[in-house]
Amino acid sequence: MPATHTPVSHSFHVLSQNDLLATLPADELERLHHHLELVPLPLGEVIYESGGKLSHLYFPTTAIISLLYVTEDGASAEISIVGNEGIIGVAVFMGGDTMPNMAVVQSAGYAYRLKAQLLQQEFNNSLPMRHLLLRYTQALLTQMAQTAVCNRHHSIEQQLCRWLLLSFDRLPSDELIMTQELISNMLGVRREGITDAARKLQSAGLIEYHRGHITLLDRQGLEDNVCECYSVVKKEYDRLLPDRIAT
Amino acid sequence: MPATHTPVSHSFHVLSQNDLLATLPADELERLHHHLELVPLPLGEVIYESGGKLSHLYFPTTAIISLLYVTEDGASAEISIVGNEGIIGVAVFMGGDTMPNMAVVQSAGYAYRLKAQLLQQEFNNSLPMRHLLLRYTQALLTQMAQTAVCNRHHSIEQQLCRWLLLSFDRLPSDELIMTQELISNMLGVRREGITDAARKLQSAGLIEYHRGHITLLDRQGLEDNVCECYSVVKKEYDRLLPDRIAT
DNA sequence: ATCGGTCTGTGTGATAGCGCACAGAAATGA
DNA sequence: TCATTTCTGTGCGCTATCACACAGACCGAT
Repeated sequence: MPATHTPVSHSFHVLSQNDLLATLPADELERLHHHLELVPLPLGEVIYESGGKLSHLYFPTTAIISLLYVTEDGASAEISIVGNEGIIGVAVFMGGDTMPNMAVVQSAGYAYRLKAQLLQQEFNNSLPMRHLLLRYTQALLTQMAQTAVCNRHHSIEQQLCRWLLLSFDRLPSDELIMTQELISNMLGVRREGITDAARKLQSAGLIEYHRGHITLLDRQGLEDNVCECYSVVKKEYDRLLPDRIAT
Repeated sequence: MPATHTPVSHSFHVLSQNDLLATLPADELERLHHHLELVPLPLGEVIYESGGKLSHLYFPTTAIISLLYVTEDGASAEISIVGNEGIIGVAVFMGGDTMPNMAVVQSAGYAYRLKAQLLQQEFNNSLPMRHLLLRYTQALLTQMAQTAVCNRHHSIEQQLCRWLLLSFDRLPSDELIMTQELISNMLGVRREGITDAARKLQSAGLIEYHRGHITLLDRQGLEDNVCECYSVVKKEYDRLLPDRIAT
């Protein structure tokens, strides 16, 4: 696990590693960036619990976070994935403060964080900020909706493809540190189901995996195997959150 | 189908049949109510298509609307249910204008509608309105998330109980006009699956049905059979949207 | 009174995914 | 180096759900 707990310096340059921050107007970012704190997020860290209040919101840069719901009998299901395109903690500006799911770090990395109260002020006072966050929330809404559809109608193999593509889209590299056991928790299926599906994908030369390391070999191949859910979600993100304004 | 297409008079009294409208401060409602138009919504009417722009937003009073996603190969899945507790068309104030799902009338009735542009103005200018709509949207988010969980982990019978309870919560009466075929489309399962589950519920004395008419007999019984998803969603609505301020 | 359409019940396989059990291989740590 | 833990592969029976096919019951319209 590369994440250390030593403080890390940052600049406008690395701020732009999070798409939402990168899209903000310069004066807005100027106002915020002294309050932004770059923090390492180790694998498995819980950012918020079900029903737990958030002290900070997180803008991931290299980390990936999963929103998970855990049922009473211990089963789990991933509701959505959030990476450097988004933000963790929409409940703060939506006004509900908490949500009945939890946020867990799925892939270690970094995120900028901002005090909840501060972001709420910005949300109320700045129109560009509000528009940006609401459009992001709508994209999140679509991701959740499509997760429901996918859970209903598509095979484990298709869902695995979707999950891998969504994850690799949010990663700076082609390697993902993730055991089949963990993936099965995310998708809410058996570990053996993931083993089967992953083996097929490996035989087909689309990915390579080895004891918790998954390497992307053929993105197009995955896209050929995935269900429509992936592109529906991706198109919605692209439409609602067009490319960052400045580099 | 009782809905006619003749205009219907309305007053503050009936406005309060929609919880969101009822929760608005008096001066806000005063400003809006001349622009609100009561319209009948017949069963099966499509309020918006996937990707379609909305000219109006709808505040259901007695109607129930389903948000549905239809897959490329014609299968469908309900994303959420909206009745007199909510509004149709969140994409308008969230800023995305359209969504990749469709809204269909699941149970005939009435709704107030408001020009999209007008509501967008109110949303931008009125803090109470904004807070209210955003809190509602967060509740909707939870409903979608829980639909994903339920699709993953719970049996058809449990899901039918959830669906019936969510529907009856939004209906003024104990009777629902709905064939098993239609329910199966909503839940994204086979009609035979609904037949089996519904027969069990009828044998247990929880409901009574007959050629497209379903009567609620034992609400507590349904609640005893339903999965946790129902109460998770219900509690979230109650928490985020406390009882209307005035009657 | 009858006919045609709609709604529900039922049967018979097929299949995807589950639960469990265990084995071997690879990493880890003492 | 050896023991332990972690990760992946595999087999087997089980169940829920699916796909398809068809029958009977009910309803409304002519």
